[in-house]
Amino acid sequence: MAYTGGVESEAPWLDADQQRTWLRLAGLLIKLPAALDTQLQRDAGVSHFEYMVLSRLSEAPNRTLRMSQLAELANGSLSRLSHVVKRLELRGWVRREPCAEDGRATNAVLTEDGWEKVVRTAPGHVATVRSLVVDPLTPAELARFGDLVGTLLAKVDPDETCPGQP
Amino acid sequence: MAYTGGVESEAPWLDADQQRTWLRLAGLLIKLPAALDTQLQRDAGVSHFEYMVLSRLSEAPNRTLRMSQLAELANGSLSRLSHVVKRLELRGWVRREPCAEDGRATNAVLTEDGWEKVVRTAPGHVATVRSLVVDPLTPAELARFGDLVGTLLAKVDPDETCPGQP
DNA sequence: CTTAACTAGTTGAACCTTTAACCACCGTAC
DNA sequence: GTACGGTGGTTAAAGGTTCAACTAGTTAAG
Repeated sequence: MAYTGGVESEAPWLDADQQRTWLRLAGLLIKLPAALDTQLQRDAGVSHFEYMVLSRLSEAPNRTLRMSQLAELANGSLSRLSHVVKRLELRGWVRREPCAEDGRATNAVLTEDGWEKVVRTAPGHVATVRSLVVDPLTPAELARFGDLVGTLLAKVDPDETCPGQP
Repeated sequence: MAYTGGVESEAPWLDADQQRTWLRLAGLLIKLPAALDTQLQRDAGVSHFEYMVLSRLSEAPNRTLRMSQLAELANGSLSRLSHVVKRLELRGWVRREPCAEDGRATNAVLTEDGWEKVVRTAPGHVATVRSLVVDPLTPAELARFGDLVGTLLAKVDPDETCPGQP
């Protein structure tokens, strides 16, 4: 039973349609990241998070960002980023340098090798995003979907720290 | 630059709207599971995956499932499930017994304590799902959203191994 | 009935993420 | 100028997940 059982007075349970939607979303929440990771790991030897770090740096002015900005743009904690950047630095794709304006801050800089890594990796990743997210929906559906996702994201992440938010 | 740079001939890049939708979705893919984990961890001391395991067992006939079925229903690998069930067994919420029909198989069974754990935990979890997913959308929007998610899930997981699929 | 191939599940090691503690620096107030 | 709360970042330890190897049982073929 579970979702349909005995405590209706305290918490309203989900009806059949709501539960079906939620089960699907829960599935997508697991399976889509896994699919993206699989492609990137197989074709480029990087995780999705590592790719996001490189990609956000590649979009930044001077290919440079503060660690904390980068963490937000890549949707990760500062600690996680610190570990990941250490690995990316060992692979020669990122360099760290102290920030001149603020002695506490560290700038992460994409190296030339890192830039080339992004250029080589992006097409396969974009193709995957296309085939799994963009192409299965019509343009109108995709726009509608983007709006709905935006509504939910605003609820989950009210501070609007995510890129792409309204 | 990144998504808009130089290789248009090989891979079609995302236009501004597509990219915005994708960035939002990528944000939701990170933030929503994190929010659910936070609530469950704080209020019940279990991860979302552990809760899913308990919940799926609570819905099953005899509160019993084969490990491999349970792994599919909970959207996890068999190895992951095996580790998690070991922990849940130590906490007294699940019991493992060899399957009579097939000597290779193992049945996971929800104990009485496990059942009570689900009953105590479900209301808070459902309330969180409501507040983050169900309530922010109108019923019509939610239904539409469920359809769109279903379309994407069918693409990501063509074998329909997820619960709630069309 | 014996071998081969496959399925179900477990396990240990490697790896990644989180948590909490920590250092260094900035800004403000006294 | 110096004491103090707050910010930016790193790190070690703990905990969870994945990967690959392994055991045991089943099924099919010869």
